[in-house]
Amino acid sequence: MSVPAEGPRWQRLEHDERRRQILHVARRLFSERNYASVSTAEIAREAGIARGLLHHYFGTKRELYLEVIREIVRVPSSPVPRPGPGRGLEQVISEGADRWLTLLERNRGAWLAATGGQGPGRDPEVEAILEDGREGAADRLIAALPGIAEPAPDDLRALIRCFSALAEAASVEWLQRGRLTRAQAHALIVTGFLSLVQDVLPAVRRATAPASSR
Amino acid sequence: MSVPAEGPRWQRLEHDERRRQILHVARRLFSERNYASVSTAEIAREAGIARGLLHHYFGTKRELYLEVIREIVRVPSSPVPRPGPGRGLEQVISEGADRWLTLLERNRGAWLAATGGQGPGRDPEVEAILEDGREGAADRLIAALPGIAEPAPDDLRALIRCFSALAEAASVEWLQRGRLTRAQAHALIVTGFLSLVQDVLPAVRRATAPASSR
DNA sequence: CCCGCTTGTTGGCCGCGCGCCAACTAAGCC
DNA sequence: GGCTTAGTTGGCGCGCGGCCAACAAGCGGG
Repeated sequence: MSVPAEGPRWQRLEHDERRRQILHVARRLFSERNYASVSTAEIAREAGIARGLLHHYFGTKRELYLEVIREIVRVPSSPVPRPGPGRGLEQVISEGADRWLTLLERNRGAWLAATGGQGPGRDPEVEAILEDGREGAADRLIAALPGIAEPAPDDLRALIRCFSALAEAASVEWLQRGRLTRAQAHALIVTGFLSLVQDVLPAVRRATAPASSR
Repeated sequence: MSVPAEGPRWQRLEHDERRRQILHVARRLFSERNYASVSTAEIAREAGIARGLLHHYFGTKRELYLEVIREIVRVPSSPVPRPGPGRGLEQVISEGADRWLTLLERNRGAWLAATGGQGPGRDPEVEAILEDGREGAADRLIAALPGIAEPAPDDLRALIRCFSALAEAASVEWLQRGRLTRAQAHALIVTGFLSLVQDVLPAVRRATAPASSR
């Protein structure tokens, strides 16, 4: 009836290219809506492919989601500047906090989505991916600390992890709730870090051996 | 064949009683596993009722879940002891931290699930419920602070919120990762709070008016 | 004491979304 | 140009949640 319109009905892409395309669409959808309300059918439709192809590439909707999370987490990978032996610790942390806040300002949507635990949540795998990212950040922070033993003892790692939580909370207060200005969030992060390392860490170590002294 | 076993095939309960029973079972299941992997059929089976009854009482699986979250959040409503004008601030906070940690120890599963954002995630409603709980905790903490203006300025609320994040992170390090002992977590929370109020808060306020002084 | 009413409760129907697989075909190669 | 490879399609099956009409347990009036 109409023009025959010869030519292939669909295009055949390179494996990696198709994979990246699907991942791109999925990332966009998962960023604007939560896991449950995004269907594989919708992802396929938006990507212009059949639903079964998702399974071929990622096996499971869940697997696809994990891949998206990994991609998002991979982004903020340089919040801490060079160790800087010459500059003071405060200076280093201050610059690191600046970079961190700027990074968040740029990736606002993606970051809020990722840290908000948008997925099935409390899922060991999702948690592991996010934790990997945070542990990496902690490693980079610890590397900036002068005079710290290499193996990085558990209590220090835990403390840094608590600091990360503090910094994230301060960022949320700034970006989302608006109860802090950027300058205030910056001050909170910097002085918070210094207080944690100088005052809190010794107290934690004092609590290690002795039972509750009360 | 067997004894006729006369009598009703099922028991008819008071509205509130049945509701509490279902809620109890749901809370247990949602605490041990995440939202998606708990089916309404399983909840009904464990509660010894028909699946349709869930809908009668809660309308939706999601609604039931929200109710569970509300219940869980409502529990930790007295982590902070009396303001205690006689006792020192440190003493008050120390006792509060103790109660908090004991509470978590008991409700371990449920708390980890709730704070982990186990549900559909980044859901405005779930987030709102959890935030209400945290804001309430912040209010109670602020009430324990001596010499604080009543309206509780934004920067203080934000700081307390950051402290909550710190305390939660320390709790996770203790309960889940095992990188802190209970005594260490306790010390971290107490000295962390004191440092935040005494050192960090002034710094944040200093950052309010002037531009970045660096 | 029995009947009828209220309402807590049941069981099943329906649609949707995901996992999976066999057939199809676009693109490369001899 | 036919053969081979593997990217792609379309549909089947199942499980799960939303929903509803019928059923019955317990209570109160006659």
